[in-house]
Amino acid sequence: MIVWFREDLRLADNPALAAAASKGRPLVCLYVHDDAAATRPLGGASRWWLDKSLESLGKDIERLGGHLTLRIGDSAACLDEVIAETGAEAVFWNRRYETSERDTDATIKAKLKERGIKVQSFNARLLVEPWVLKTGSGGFYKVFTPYWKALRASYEPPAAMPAPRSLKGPKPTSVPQAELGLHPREPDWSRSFDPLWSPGEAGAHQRLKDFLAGPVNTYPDERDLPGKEDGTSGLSPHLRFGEIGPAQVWRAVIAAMEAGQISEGGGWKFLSEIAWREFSYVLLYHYPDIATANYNHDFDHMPWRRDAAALKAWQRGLTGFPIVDAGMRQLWATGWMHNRVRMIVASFLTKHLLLHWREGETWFWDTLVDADPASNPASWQWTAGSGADAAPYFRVFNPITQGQKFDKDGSYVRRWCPELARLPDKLLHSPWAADKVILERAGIRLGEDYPKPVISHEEGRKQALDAYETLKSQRDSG
DNA sequence: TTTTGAGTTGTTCGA
DNA sequence: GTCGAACAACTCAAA
Repeated sequence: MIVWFREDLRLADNPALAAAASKGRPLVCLYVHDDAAATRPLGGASRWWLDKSLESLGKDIERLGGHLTLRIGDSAACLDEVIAETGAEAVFWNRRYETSERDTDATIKAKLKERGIKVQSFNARLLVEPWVLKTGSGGFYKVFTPYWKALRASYEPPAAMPAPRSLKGPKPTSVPQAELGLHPREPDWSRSFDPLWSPGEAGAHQRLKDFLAGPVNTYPDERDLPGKEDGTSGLSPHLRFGEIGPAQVWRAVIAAMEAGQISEGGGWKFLSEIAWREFSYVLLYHYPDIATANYNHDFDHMPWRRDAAALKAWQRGLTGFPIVDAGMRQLWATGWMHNRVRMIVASFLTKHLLLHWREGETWFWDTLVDADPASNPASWQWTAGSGADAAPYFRVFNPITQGQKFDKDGSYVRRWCPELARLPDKLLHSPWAADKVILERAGIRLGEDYPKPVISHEEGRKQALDAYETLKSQRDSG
């Protein structure tokens, strides 16, 4: 029988794999690289991660006597070939939730069943699948807090499923992994990623373990400090590729709380963030266009600007606002950005620069190792104000005070914008406010070593509020 | 059916 | 420095 791996690159707590292994029949572990059928082909950083993750999964499978079979092309055709080659009589997989992927899977399931091939699908990706929790009136939740309450009150994780003891099976023809073309070439920008991440199941569990060994206790406060290493779990890319499942995280956190090893406040706060990921999947499932269309259609009238130069300055971390630039440079160099800073840079793009949230979403999709089909668009829309349960329009982050509040000692900005390192703390987040003598002493020629602000905060804020004002009058007039 | 309270992460202004 | 109010109006969810 065939286990078709997709976004569930793990051996433990993998329901499809566990079900297949329980039959005691020879197993084929298959991964199909099918870019053409994807709702969105993976971005560059995600492809790098996937490459490493597949490598890790392949080794893990080999350790249990099996092989990871790789194929490229149409999923249905690849499955057919592997079925023909091995005589497999059943296919198991874990469910996906994006439109195209759902269609692909439904079609394949129907066709295989017609031919007498057994197909079974499972939930490996979510605590609760998007169609399960409903409001009193039968709809899906559109506000996080009641959703979280309902989830917390009803969720019981299923029993843990250990990895199979053996994965022996036939070895169908497989393409070399390099042919998937996932690793960046010429230039290989990923070298700076290597020391930072450990893609794969073992790396995922190590992250969780390290996080629960201490940082989780201060998570409610320190998760907001981007300069703090280990203030957050760093699990997002591991969850993205299913190297660890949210049910495993849930069990581990609850167990640690019950054993008194971690604080209740930290544990529940962390689980509520896991629930945000779930909530995003609810939105994606019930609103499949979430990555391209405004969830709140009032925003269809938003007077977004087009400004290639401003977009580029934002992407490269050259806006002249240190906290914004530090975030964008961290993203470029590491494939990840701290959550607090994601909000700041997203607010800056959509409000100060008045550029469409899709521009930012697309950039994140390409550059984040954790770019998630649900969380990424849902969060961008949340920040822009067009999303479900979104921030109110007048909430325009002030990049200066945000910097002063959350990067008080300047460690984050100094790390990613070293040209500003010698500025005193007080002026680090607003270098344009420094006088000539201070700039000179810090070795900065504004406009040369570090850019002047692309727009002043006051002007940007006013521009955003005015734009929202036109939105409101549009709505009122029909 | 109607009503009521509430809604992740903020900023600014004036006392 | 600190504090509370205003910043809109609407939709959601549950009573």
